[in-house]
Amino acid sequence: MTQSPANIRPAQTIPDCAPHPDAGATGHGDATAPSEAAPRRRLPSAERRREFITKAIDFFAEEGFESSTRGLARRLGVTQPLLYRYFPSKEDLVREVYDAVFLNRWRPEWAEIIAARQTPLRARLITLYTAYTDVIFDRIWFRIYLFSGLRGIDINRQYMKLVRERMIEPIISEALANAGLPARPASEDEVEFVWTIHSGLFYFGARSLIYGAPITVDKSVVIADAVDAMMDGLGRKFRAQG
Amino acid sequence: MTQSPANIRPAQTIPDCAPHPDAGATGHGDATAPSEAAPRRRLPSAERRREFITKAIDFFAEEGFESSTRGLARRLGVTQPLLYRYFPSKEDLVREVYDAVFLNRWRPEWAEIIAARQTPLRARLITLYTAYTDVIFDRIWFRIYLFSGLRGIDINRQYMKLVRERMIEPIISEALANAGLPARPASEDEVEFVWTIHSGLFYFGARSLIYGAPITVDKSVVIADAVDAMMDGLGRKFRAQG
DNA sequence: TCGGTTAATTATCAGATGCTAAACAACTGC
DNA sequence: GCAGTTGTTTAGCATCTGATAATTAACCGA
Repeated sequence: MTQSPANIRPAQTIPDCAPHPDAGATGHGDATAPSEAAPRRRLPSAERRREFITKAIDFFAEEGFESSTRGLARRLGVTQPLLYRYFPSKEDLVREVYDAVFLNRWRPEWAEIIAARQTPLRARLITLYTAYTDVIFDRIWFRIYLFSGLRGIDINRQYMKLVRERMIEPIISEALANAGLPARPASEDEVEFVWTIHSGLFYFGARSLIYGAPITVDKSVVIADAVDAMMDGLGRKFRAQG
Repeated sequence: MTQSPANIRPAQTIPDCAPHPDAGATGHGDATAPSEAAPRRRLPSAERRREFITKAIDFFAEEGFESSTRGLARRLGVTQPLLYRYFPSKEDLVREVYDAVFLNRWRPEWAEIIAARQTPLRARLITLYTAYTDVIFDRIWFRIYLFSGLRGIDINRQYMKLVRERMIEPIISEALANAGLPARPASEDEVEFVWTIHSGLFYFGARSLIYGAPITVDKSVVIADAVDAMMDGLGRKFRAQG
């Protein structure tokens, strides 16, 4: 059913690969060759694999996940079929990129910062968001995050769940304790309010790193103002609810 | 220099187009034909053009700008070459999509809402953000915005400039007046603070429309809390600066 | 109703894309 | 130094892609 009306196939196609890259003057303009006269580098399998993932992160972050494996191979300085020795398909490579970016960057100590009650809450929140933004305010991170979100990848939802459970909700717990109120689960609108401020900071990074907005204000000032707004807002909501 | 090493070209390629679509049982599985047995519809040029742009917005919003013109044509129920009768290139079509989404959705009356001093500032801000989010909390809008941002299109910067000049800065002016302070240009960190809250609301929409977060809190509650935080935060900053 | 205008289709091109199979070559153990 | 292993390249297929030239057919006015 899905077959083409004609089974005739091209008698000859233009070669996909470059000749062996040790001729001085090539100038063939091929898209797959490891750039000009590169000697064949032979690496241990595990090491090569790691290198592929690391550089694939940068590549896909800049070019988007629709970009070609040939482009990636060129950037890696290897031929394109080599990628398929390490990853069964492009989609598998992409999945490994997601994992490397999201899961490996989460720092368990962020939870400890929030819970350290010997420090005043405001200082804790400032420390937390300073540490957090030190990690995620990174062009690569943002681009992978946004690309994967648009692709509808589930990893974004997983990541947001992580943020909610390990940051948003603990912050509300601490704010309750700070206000001398008994512990209880956060209400949905408290969660949304903290999300709003949190996202405001997120987007502060995106504005500068993705959209290239000319930002002159120091990150520390923006964080301090956001934390103040977060604490005041939660305090107001606690009072309103009684 | 960029030419391929071989000038040999395929003797025959598989046809790109479907046969005339009035045969009952086609089943050829072609990618370009206006779907099954569609009669040739002949529209006035201007009308067809408008239809193309409108549907291209939906298409690119879902599939991304890397998607094929053939896919778009299929969705439109026309053949792919017809697109090129209306737009010189895919990139030209894409540019028209940007304009339609961003420039045509801006409402001049938003500025009037902010400036209407007979109404209390808090109420004005709530009205403003209700009206604003009524327009931009739209899956298509968000996706086009994020896709174009990742593509590095200048239109995002233009849009952010619009937001800053017509929303952020006017809000600060009104907050100054509201606090009984003399008019003056907004400082950069006041601007960043209002941006933070504004972006928090933006991201509230994105979380639900792009990332499919299960949100139970009503938009009006989130807006009210954000506006309170914005006013309190600005008040605090005014006091701090003296 | 007939002929001109032009919207729309058909048939292609030339290059890019994901992926595979076979050949090659660098390293290892003997 | 030789053979086996395995990392890497060459060559290629089938399909998809943006874009063009030639052809067909729907509509309008005379």
